[in-house]
Amino acid sequence: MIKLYNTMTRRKEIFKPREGNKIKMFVCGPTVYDHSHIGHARTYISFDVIVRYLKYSGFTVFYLQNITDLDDKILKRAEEIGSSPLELARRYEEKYLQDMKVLGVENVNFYARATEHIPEIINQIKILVKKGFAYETDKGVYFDEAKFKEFGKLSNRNLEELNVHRIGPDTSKRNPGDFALWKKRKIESEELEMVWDSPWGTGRPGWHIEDTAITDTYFGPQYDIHGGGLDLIFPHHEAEIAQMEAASGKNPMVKYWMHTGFLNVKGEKMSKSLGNFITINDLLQEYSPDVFRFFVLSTHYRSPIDFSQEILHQSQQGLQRIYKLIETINELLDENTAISMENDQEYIYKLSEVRKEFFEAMDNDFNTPSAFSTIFDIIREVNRDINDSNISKNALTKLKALIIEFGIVLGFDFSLKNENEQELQEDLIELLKDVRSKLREKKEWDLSDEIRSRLKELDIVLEDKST
RNA sequence: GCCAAGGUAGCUUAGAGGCGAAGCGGUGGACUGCAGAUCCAUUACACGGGAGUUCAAAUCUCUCCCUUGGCUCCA
Repeated sequence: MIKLYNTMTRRKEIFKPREGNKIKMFVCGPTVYDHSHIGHARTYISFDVIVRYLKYSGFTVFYLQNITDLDDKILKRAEEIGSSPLELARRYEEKYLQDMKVLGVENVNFYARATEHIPEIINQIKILVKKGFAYETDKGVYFDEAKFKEFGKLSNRNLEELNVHRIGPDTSKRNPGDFALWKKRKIESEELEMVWDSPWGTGRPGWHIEDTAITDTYFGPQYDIHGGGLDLIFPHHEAEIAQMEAASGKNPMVKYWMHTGFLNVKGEKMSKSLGNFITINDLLQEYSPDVFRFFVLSTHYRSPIDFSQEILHQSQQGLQRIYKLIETINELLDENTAISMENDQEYIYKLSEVRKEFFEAMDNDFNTPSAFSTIFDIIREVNRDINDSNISKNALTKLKALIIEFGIVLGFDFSLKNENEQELQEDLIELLKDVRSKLREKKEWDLSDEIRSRLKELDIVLEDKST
């Protein structure tokens, strides 16, 4: 039984899809005008694991994500660098998809581009106008917040509050907080790209409408999970609720709202002006994707997470512990080591307990830190028994399988398969190791140490066994 | 000002009324020709301050202090 925290009710709820075991899930995708940063990575890795676990738990998940490829930021950026907006958008979309692939985010079933859903967007706006929730001005078409009584229910705000702190409100709007559904083209300044014809003249959609048009297209007016970063709660998700529920007359649009916490850099929000903006590219120069994934999953998805070199290093060390154990097990299974079978039955039972704890942690709002905690608990125990030669090969095999299984759920490959391209390199290392062991037989320590230290310069670490 | 999320051992994080955690790091030891990994011990009678509820509070209530974020685009 999975419990998840619903931002709408501000509490954990028992998860039950609207229909059977089918889940319709939508997560807000990026605006493709620049490289994706590690904050994006945090969010999408979190949802990747959530989807992995939902699937693992027997649900069928359709995971939909939008790509915002029409937006003021894209136009601005395109102008700056003298590129076509659409080309720019496609370029960064491709980059985003590459980044996600490298990070092991691979569960999105469909990426829906905003520009490919213009008719659906126009149609939704038409409905809102017809039902009296939207009105046209000479600047565009706006959603009338005052008409939607429940506006603010997700972010826990009311209209008075929302209207207080807006400086210099646009007087052509009925309420200061009314947001654009359709922006009319400003004749002089704008390019001809990224404008479309509509009943309200040429122009382009507002920010919020693409998501509801897309979800309505593929899911209908009601679906199970909507996710995104914490910063999207207001105004973006609030606006989505207003649009969709007003248009369809059905409530609620979404059964469960899930939001990921921020990634900060040294306690501060990441921003270009502070100079602490780190792209996924930058990150991968120094750390492998799985170290970053481990770093992300070491904190609960809703908590803020602080990024620094030191913490990444800690993550690297922690993750190594898991890989080391698998490596040790592989060696033990390969060798003709005599290991005791005494507590075999006890182990089988123990492993089933570990599995249970792992799933309890994940069931509890996808508590990955707690899940890792159970993994480390068993690792410590097993290491002790390996040291004491008090474990059977059967138990080791089962343990290895279990950890690999956990890895699949969390998005790691703990199986350490030999890649073809690595084979030669590995053979060469074997050769050096052989030579070195002969030197060691002859107690040629200087030379054997030199081999070890020079391999270390190449990031290849040899660890001698005590025999 | 309003709304949110937080303050748990040196660092990073779980937990959410009673049996007190995990990782990283430090120190000492076992094992090693050395190093590393691993194990053991220790750092560690940890839960921001103060009141209250309770047989029992990191956990609930109140209050105060501090941090971060949102209220304009943002994952």
